[in-house]
Amino acid sequence: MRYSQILLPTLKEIPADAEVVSHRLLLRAGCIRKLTAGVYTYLPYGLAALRRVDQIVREEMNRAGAQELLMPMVQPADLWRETGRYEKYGPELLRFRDRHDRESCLGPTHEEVITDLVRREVRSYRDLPLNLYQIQTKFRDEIRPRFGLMRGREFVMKDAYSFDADDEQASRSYQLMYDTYQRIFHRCGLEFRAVEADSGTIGGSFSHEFMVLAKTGEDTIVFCTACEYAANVEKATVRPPKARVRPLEEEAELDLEKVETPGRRKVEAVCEFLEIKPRQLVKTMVYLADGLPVAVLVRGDREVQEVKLKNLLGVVDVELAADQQVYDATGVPTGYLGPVGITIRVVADQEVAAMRNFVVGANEKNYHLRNVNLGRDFAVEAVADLRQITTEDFCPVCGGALGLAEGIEVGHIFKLGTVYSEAMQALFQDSDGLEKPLVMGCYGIGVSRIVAAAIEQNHDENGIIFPIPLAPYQAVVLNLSLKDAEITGAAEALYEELRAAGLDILLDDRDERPGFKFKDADLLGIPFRITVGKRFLKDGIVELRHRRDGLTEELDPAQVIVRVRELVSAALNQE
RNA sequence: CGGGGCGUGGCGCAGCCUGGUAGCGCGCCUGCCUUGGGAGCAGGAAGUCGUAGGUUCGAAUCCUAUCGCCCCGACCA
Repeated sequence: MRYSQILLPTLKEIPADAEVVSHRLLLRAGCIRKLTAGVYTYLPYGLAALRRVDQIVREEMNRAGAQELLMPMVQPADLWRETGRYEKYGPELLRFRDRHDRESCLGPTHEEVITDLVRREVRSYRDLPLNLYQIQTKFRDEIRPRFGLMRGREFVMKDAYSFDADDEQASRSYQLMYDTYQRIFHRCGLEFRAVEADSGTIGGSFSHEFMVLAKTGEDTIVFCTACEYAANVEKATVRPPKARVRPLEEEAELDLEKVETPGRRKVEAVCEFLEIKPRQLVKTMVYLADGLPVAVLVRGDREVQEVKLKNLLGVVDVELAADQQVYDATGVPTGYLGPVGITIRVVADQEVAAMRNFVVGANEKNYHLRNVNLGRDFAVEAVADLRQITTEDFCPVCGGALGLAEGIEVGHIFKLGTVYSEAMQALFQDSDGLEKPLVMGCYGIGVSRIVAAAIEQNHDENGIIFPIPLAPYQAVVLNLSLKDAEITGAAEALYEELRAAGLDILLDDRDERPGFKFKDADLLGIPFRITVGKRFLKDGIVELRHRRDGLTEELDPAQVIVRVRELVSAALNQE
């Protein structure tokens, strides 16, 4: 393309509203413009990058035997009622009524639609396995959209759904997608990690997330330094403590004691006052689980992992109760809550069950209890792994040391089992003649988020550094003097010949000063820059500069064509 | 949802407190000049000051309502 003819509005100034680097650079490099909160227009250059990603995704999905289709964005509420998700999904699901007052919603995901399709069209095990996917715009009415393409309300997603005859076949489909995702993210030039994940509102039994490692990531992952184990912290299981097996004489249960702790509400203050460590205290957190209060007990220095709590309770939503809500539910001000004599449901982290003679709130203002013991002084409804893992914990698989990292979730795969097919009666006839529910899996990739994640991982102070497979143009040819016929002729010839060689090339034929063109070329992140200027007049030489490392080579035009082809194909073919 | 902030030519902002002429930088248009890291000079176009209502002789400015956008938080007792 000729720069003089395309809409590529680059910005010198840093947009005030953009917080993260990918958002700033996407705006500055003329890739996107905001229409309204969390909703963006992709300009030609940004769309070209997006197309690179979805082409890679498409090629790899097809290679894996998946078939592309396209489903509607507008979906009838009744379909969602069949799975109960019309009620369960929450405000992220944008609902509306059409002119006939029929309830509808904008698809945030497509399990219902695909299951409906397949239950109508697939009758026999002979049609299986089946994997269908689409690349389409999704809408999720996020609480707080932010960071440009990283968390938009409208975004482009690839979603795939597999249908199998039995669990074993479904596991193979899952593994095939796992491998395919590895290939996709690798081909996109991303540094990423597959981690075990919680299955969230999509439901199902087993799941992995693919995380691009970047400081701006909104997710935290934990990984083992010794083995291959890696998981989202929401999911990571904490090894149960062994403390309870210590001999009783060392840890004899002492007499319960009520102590005055005037004004000491925070763990730290109570510990300081009673001269104990946070690990000798149990804090009582009140959550509203689908609106109903539940007390959660964790050691004083631990944090409740809300996703684990949600899963234990089997509810859609948990949120920490506000002070007033706590008081309404228990009659006790926050800071003095405890499990002894409390009237609401109580669950405990497994670690609490291993503790002896700990401190809790007395359920009375300005008092705590000492030497409290689970079993003797109070009972709980359930003991489970409810706290967030820390780097003090050990790998649940091999016992090795753990590390934490931030990541951007770009892919998520789920083994769904038969939750949807049973709810929606998606059945097939197996070889034994019996009707059985289809065994499903679903697999998502945030296509637009990949563009943002790639920039988060590949940029410098001058702009984007696109990985070659994602670059809209592999090279830019700078004509530094439009007025000079010889330079212009050489630049034009290079442009034509590089295109003839099958490359996507941008020719900067704008009537601008050289500095301007250099700055834009850097900002746009085009991997290779070919400068035709004075050196060409003097020695017939052009400059080839590598965006990533600034390496420059001086070559004649014929050599440059060979060299760029070589560099590009090397980058695209390494797998 | 809670808290904070912001809406003024295309973009970034000043002006508002203390009502009276709407200003700056970038960009855009014309010309000259310049041409290897976002030049310079001269001239020019472009804003119902988010919207609605109110106060006033007079409102970007004061009051009320409303819409939109951004940021932070969402409580570890």
